[in-house]
Amino acid sequence: MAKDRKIDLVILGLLFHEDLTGYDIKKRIDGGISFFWKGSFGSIYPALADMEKSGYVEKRGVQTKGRREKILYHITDKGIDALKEWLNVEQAANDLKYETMLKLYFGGAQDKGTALKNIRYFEDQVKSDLAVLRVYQENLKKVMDQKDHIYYYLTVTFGIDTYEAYLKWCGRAKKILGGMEE
Amino acid sequence: MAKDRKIDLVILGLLFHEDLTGYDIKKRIDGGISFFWKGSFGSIYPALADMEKSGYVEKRGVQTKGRREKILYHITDKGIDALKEWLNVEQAANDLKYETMLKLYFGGAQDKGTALKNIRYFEDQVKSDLAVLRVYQENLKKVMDQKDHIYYYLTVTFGIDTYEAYLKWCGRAKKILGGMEE
DNA sequence: CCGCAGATATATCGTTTTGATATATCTATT
DNA sequence: AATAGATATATCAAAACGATATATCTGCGG
Repeated sequence: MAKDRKIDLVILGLLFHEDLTGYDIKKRIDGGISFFWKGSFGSIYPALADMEKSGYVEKRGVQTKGRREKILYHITDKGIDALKEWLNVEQAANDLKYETMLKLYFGGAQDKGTALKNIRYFEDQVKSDLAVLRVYQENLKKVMDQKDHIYYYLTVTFGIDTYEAYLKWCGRAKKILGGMEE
Repeated sequence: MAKDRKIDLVILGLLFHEDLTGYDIKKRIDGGISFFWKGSFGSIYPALADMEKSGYVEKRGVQTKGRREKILYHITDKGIDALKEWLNVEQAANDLKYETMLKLYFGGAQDKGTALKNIRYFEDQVKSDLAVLRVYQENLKKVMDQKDHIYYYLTVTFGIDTYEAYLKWCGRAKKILGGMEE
């Protein structure tokens, strides 16, 4: 792989299953993988253009039924090799940025109520995200026997497990802060 | 706050407790808050220069004992206001990027062994990070009565809780993948 | 006491990513 | 027929990363 862009691997991974437009790719990223990865048009389109030039993907059926242009991308053998190479490298950067924790850490600069408010906001966020994941999980149980779905199932389970741990922590944090004299 | 830079708030939050050099700030970020926030020199130094110009921080005691320059930064009232304003806003972006989950999600492109290898690598990472956090927690228990430490304690607890959830998931994921026919 | 490795300290640069915006077409609804 | 919302591509300024350059200070072994 020439460049050191993570978005390239995300795109290749998605294209491995099916041909997609840039817009489709964005939808996939905002869908079932959004709780562990993000990506914007500003990185997707340039990456597609670059990878097309260097032969990792190719344009397929620039469909112009009617008038509107729509560019479907297809992964090449070179692209598949790059994807597999990345999967084989025993290394992974897991970058977490919890603004909630940052605010809590600096909590001493404000009153206890502010800290509690931020924890409650976090709790609400987590609860709604968790509800979405549980729906994914229910839908998956019906097709669990299909070979490829096991990997999707594992990531969804990961999300649910961590979100449940967050909620438990929220409960305890509220108790500790609540039972603390100002 | 003029610009929309998160690093500004991190710096202000750290400077609220004590005057620091850019290098000190980097050390603090790499220390007890590294598991929920990151920051590089490439963002710290430009942010300090900007914030000094706009009056959020000021240079203190450009110590030149001997010869070597060392710039200590001090938070101003304007800086404290900006920090408190941020803490009061009921909003927080928690951005998670787990390359491990990404690889697992695309696992269908490779064999089961590769997926297992990546889970084991993740497990090792988590175990060593968890050990560090437990040491932090032990040290904190001794000073838990001190008012400001409660916030630090809560963030450390959050890290431990989530890492423990990760480990439980790793165990189950290995079982599920292990008991799966290729 | 000299050498030298490693920590301290500031700073910059190219690359990647974000988040917002612009533009235009297609589709379903009222 | 109007129009709101989804589809689709693309670009740009701003933010952050990660690597590198430079230089000094400190402690340790030979």
